[in-house]
Amino acid sequence: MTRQQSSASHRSEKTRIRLLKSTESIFASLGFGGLTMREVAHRSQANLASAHYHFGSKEAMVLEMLKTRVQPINRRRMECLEEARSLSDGNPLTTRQILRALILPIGEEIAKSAHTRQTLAQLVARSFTEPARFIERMHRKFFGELCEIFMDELRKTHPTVKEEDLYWNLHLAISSMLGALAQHRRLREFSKGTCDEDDTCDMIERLITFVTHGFEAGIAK
Amino acid sequence: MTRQQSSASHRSEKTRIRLLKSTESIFASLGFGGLTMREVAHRSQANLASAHYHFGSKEAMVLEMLKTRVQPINRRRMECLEEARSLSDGNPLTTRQILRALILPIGEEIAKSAHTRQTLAQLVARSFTEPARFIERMHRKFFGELCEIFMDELRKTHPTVKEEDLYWNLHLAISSMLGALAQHRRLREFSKGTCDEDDTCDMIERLITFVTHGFEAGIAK
DNA sequence: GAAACAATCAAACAGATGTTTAAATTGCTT
DNA sequence: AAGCAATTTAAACATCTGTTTGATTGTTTC
Repeated sequence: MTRQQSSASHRSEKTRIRLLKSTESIFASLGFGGLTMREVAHRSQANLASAHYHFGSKEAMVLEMLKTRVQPINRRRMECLEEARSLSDGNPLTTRQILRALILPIGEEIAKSAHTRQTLAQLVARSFTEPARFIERMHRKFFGELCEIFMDELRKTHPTVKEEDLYWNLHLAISSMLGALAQHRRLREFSKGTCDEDDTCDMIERLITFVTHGFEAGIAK
Repeated sequence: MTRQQSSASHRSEKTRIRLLKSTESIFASLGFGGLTMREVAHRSQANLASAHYHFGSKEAMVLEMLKTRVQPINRRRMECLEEARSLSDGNPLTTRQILRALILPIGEEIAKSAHTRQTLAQLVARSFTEPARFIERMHRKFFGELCEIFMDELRKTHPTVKEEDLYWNLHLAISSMLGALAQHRRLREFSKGTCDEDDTCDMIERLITFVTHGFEAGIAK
């Protein structure tokens, strides 16, 4: 029933891509439960059944969308880590360098377009708080390995710090990042217009500073 | 149609309370969309229609549950701030004292019982990421004023720091707190059993240290 | 004890949702 | 131009959802 992925398609995949794009923005603002196939089809100017034709089910469609969004960011994270390593010829990285490699790629992606600026922060954050089990499974698969790589890097930088403290504070750093992304759009109202939430660069730098010092204070002593 | 709140009830409100308790745990784990009136009624050993009898609608029921959970915590936050003020006779509070007043009350509530330990962290976090508009409205009402009070306190402590920096970093501190609560249950698996997520006291102290140093680094220079 | 009120119950309703079906259409290849 | 697979379409299906209804039970009040 589902279109087989392997065969090269004979015509452009406009519909498929439009569907994924609608899925993205609706999921970002309404979550998995609030996303309906009919609304996705309507916004894509496609027929309801074609969504099932291309993806097989609602779950599979959302999963496909999340994968195509998440994987490039994780690849970029690894690249950033590599770059930092190559600049420090053999010496352990600084805490800031490591956490920067974790956070910066999301910022880059958000800054890319007006569309991502409005949706990506919410999308990432929502995917981490979504109750649906299948999304949790995806996270375990995509982030489990990545986290261990970052833990290893932190171990090298802080060889005398207890495992427990490293885990706790990396966990807090990641949680802070996700929390900041999730609450991002509230900043303007919260600050009564004082802060500009659309200055992605500023936000990322502030976030990196925040979690770096939080982390280092947590492992000190 | 809805039972009037004003009149003292003539019989025990066991059903009403059981309904709220079920609402709480289901909302915490499945969110507003995942919560169904039938499941609430079933877990409360009550009839489906009695949920509507007591609250009028699903929205009103969830709102009622959130209010009874959130308001005591916010009251306690104000108390903590008052306590700190009375201990510092007139001098400005430390950043740590202020942020502690913001975070500690949730920890106290979580530590109260096994039930709250399992649900409250998720409940609070979910209420902040829930797409439903009426919950957002509730937050604006309950937290708007509170945030301004904490901002005032921070202004007194850091009179030379720019408004923008204070707002940004209070925002990051609050977001970190919410993120940490939302991701709380993932810690054990994430740390491969190294960290004990049920030691609420430990978690709260680590969180306070983390956000305090993050905040102070963010406003420095 | 009877009237009045509060609370519970089974049953039904109306609407929305994911999914399936089977026919129609499109676009490419031969 | 014909054939063929890929795609799109309208319509229906089965299920689940919040909500309402009207009858019934339990409790209080006079």
